Amino acid sequence: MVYIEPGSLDICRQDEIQLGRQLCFCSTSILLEGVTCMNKKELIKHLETIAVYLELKGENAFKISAYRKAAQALEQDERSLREIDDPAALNGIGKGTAAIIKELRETGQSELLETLKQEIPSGLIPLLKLPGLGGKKLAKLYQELDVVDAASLKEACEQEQVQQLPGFGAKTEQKILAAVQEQGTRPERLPISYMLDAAQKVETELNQFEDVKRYARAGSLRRMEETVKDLDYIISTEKGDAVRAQLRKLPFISDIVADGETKVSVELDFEYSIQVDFRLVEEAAFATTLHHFTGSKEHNVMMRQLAKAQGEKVSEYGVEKQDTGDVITFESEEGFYNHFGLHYIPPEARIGRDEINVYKEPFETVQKTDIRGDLHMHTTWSDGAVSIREMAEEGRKRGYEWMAVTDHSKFLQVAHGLDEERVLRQIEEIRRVNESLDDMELLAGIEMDIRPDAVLDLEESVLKELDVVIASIHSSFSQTEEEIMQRLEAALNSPYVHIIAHPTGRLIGRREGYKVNVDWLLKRAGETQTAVELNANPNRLDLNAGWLRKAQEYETFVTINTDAHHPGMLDDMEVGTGIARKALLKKEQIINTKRYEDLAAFLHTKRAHLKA
DNA sequence: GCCGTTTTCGGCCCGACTGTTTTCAGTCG
Repeated sequence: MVYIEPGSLDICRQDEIQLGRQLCFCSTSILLEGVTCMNKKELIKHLETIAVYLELKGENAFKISAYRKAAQALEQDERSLREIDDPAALNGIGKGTAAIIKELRETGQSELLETLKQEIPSGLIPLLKLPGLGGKKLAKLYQELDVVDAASLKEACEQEQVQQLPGFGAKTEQKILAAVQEQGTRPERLPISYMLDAAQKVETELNQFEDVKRYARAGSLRRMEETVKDLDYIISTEKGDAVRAQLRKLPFISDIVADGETKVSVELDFEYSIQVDFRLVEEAAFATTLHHFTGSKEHNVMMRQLAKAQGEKVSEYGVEKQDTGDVITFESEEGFYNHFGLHYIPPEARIGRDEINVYKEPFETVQKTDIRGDLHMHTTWSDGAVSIREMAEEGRKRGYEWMAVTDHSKFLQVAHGLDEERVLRQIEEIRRVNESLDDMELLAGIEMDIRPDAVLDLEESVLKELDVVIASIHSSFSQTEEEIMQRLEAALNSPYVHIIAHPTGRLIGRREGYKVNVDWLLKRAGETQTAVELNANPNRLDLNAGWLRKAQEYETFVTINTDAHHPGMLDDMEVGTGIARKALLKKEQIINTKRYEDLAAFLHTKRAHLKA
C-alpha cells in the first residue's frame, strides 16, 4: 500500500478535469494575475470558473452548463487557440460564449468573470466540494446567513441558524457541520494504485456473498482513470433484501451513507475512508446498468443523444422505444453498443471524446491475450526481489513468448546498479537460463541511467552485447527543460538505446516528474526508431493516455512494460493494456504484440538505421 | 447560453436517494 500525504494530490491532468467541480483545487486568482494574453488551457479554466461562480449565484442550470460545454468544446478540439479562427463554429459555442472567448484571448480578462468575482466571495468556492452542498443551497446560505467561507459556515451551523432556513433541517445542518470539520483530511481523489488495492479487499468480501448472480466493477476504476474518487459495483441479484443485509455488515464500515432499494452506499475505513456505491439490479438490466454507472458522464450523454436521434431513450434499465414504450435489455454491453450500430467500446476508452465515431468502424485494440512479452523488469542483481530464473519462470507461467531482464546500471547505487563487468557476467547468466527454456526467449537487457551530465551510464562496448537497452532518468529532477532534453536527446541519438522508460518521471498524486517537452520527445523518438514506454506500474502510468495517442500520430512505437520488481508486479500488464485502450492505441503500434522474430528485427533496426 | 431536415421557442440525459415536505427540490453519479 502506498502512503500519500494528504493534500499532496496536486497533479491535475487535463483530461482528468471534471469540468467545474475540480476547479476548486485551483487558485483562480493566481490564474488571473498579470495575464496579458492567454493560452488555451488557461482560457478553458476561466470558462469553467465562470460556470462555478454562476452556480453559486443560483443561475439557470442550463446556462451554467453552457459555459462548461463551451470549455469542453475547446478542450476536445485538437487545435491550438491560435489555430481556431472562429470558436462559434464549434458545436456548443454560440454567440455569448464566443464573445467571452474573444475577450479573454485579447485582453486576458473577462468582464463577466470580474463582475462575478466582485459579487461573490471566493471563499464559497471550496465549499461546493462539501457533500450535500450544491450551488443552490450555498447561494441560499450566502444570501440568508452571510456565509462566505468555511469559518462562517461552521459558525452558522453551530448557532443552529441553518436548520431554520426553508429547505434545510437539523439533519442537514449536522451533516454540513461534520463535512466542514472533516474537509481537508482526505484528498478528493486517490491514485488508482491505492484504489485497486481497496477494490480487491471489497471483492474478497463480495466473493463470499450469497444470492449474488454476478457483480462487476463500474465507475472510474473500471475506466482506469489515474485517480479515483469512490468505488462502484453493480450486483445482479433476485434477492435484493438479502444482499443489502450482507452489504450493511461488510467489515471496515464506518458509515452507511445511503440505503435504498436499488442502492447501498457505505463508507469504508481503510487508510483513507472510501465511499463504495453498490447498485442492485435484476439480471435483465445488468448490462445497461453496468454501462450507465461505468460512464463517463460525458460518454453517457453522447450515447443518450445518439439514442434520442433514433427515437429511443437510454437509462440504466434499458433502451426504451419512445413510440411504444417497450424496453429492450441486453445480455452484454456489446449487445447494447451493437444496437446503436457501434462496435464494443472498451470501458477505458469511454471518455466522451471521439470514441463513438471511432467505434462506428471495427477497431482493434489490445487485449491482455495479445501481449507476447514484457521488456522491463528487475532481479536480485539490482533491486528486484527474485532471481533471473525465478522471474523467467513467472514469465512462462503468463504464457509469454519472450521477455527481457533489465536491471539497473551502476549510476543508481541505491539499487545496486550493475557496472560493465557485472553486466557482462549477467549476460552470461541470462544466456544460460535461456538455454534451459524451450518455450520462451529470455533477452539480456539493461535499464541504463542517463546521467545528469547527459552521458549514458555504460560503455558502448558493453551496450552492443545487450539485446535490449532501456534508457531512463532517475536523478536531478529539478534540472531545466533544456538540460533534461539534452539528456533525453543523448539517449535518442545512441544507436544502442531502444526504449525511453517512464518518459516524464511522474508518480501519480505524489511527484510531478521532470520538465520534459514530451511532444518533441515523441516526434524525435519516431525519427530515431526509438520506442517510448508505457510504464504499467499503477503509481506511474507513464506516459499517460493523452501522450500515447500523440505517439501514435507520430508513428512512434510504444512498449508496455511492467517494470516489475517482484513477480506479482508482472500482472500490472493488465493495467497497462487498459491505458493503451484508453489511448486508442492500435495493436501494430505496440511492441508487446510482436512475434519474437519481429521483435528481434525491431531491436536491430535502430542500429542499422543510424549506421546507414 | 445553445440549438434546430419536426422547432427561432422550448427544450436541454436520466433516475435514485435524502431530507424536507405532505408532493418535491436538491444533490449526486
